[in-house]
Amino acid sequence: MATDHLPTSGESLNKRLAEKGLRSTSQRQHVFEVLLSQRDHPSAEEVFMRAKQSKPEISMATVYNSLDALVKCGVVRQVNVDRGATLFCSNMGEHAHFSCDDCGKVFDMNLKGLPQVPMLDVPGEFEVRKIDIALHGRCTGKCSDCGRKEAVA
Amino acid sequence: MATDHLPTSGESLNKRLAEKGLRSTSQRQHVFEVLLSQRDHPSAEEVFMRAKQSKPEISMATVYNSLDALVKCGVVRQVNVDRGATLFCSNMGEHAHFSCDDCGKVFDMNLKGLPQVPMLDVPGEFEVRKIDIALHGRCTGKCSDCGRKEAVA
DNA sequence: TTGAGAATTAGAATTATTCCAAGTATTGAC
DNA sequence: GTCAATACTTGGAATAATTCTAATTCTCAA
Repeated sequence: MATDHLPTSGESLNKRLAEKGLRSTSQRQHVFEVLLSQRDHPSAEEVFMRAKQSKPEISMATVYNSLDALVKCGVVRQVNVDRGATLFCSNMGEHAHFSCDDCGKVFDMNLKGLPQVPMLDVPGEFEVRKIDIALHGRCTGKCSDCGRKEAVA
Repeated sequence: MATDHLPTSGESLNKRLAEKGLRSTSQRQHVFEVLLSQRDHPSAEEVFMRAKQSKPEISMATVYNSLDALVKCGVVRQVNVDRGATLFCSNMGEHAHFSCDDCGKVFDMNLKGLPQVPMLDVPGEFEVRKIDIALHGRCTGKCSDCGRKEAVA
């Protein structure tokens, strides 16, 4: 009751993959579904664990491969906020990412206006394809873990 | 003839460190000088190699520790653009980073207006401290390596 | 000058990601 | 539908990136 109205799922994924010369496989579909079914910001490792629940044979290498394919065909975003593992995000709407310095969680932030190139002073030789905006700070209150980065009792 | 007019070097570094309760050590100073003397975007590994040239005893762990200290006291920025190693940047002026999908190089891009929070739709609970803007695309022409990511002939 | 504790060191340990070779599945052509 | 070409998957090894550890050294405030 949540994912079927999304712009990209099921067979539209296949079309997207095909457009980039990538093949449609059950693994890629599954990884995509895993991402759509829980719209947070999992690492490859986390995606692997979730994917294995209903598809135990899947391998880590395939998860990486699938994530790469999904990013390449534009249905998933790759998120690099910190030194740790790269995260993945299935929200393809225009938004920025907020990373909490205390608890490490990542939240989506809406953008009022499109953060387009005009604001930027980009020389002609540079062809901009994507813009990533990452905010850092604290999510006081919002996040129940806040105020304790390593409060592992 | 290049670094001595910078806002942050020599003893002002010590002040910055002290403000954050961090100690001033020859290693931290040295790592900072290494970053100022070549204003590109080296990884920790690269900083380590450069630092060793004039301070062969320095260890990798110390380079990481020093980079962390410099970032913490606000004289160096940490740059996360891709899956690879974190990069470091000693340009503390307002700017965005452009990462070339082809050659992997990172360039500083000026910002016309300050890209401040107003543009963003940030709920009150979130306290924004830093904004990182990363551009992805191609630096056709500008970069001599462009068009060949792995042309290690 | 001295003591408390922060920082450094080398190297081990972890974590994150990529590579590899062999088997399997997808796709377009017939 | 069958087949060949080749992209994809797999498990595990290999590599890269970062953190941890224990012993020693250094910094700084009293």
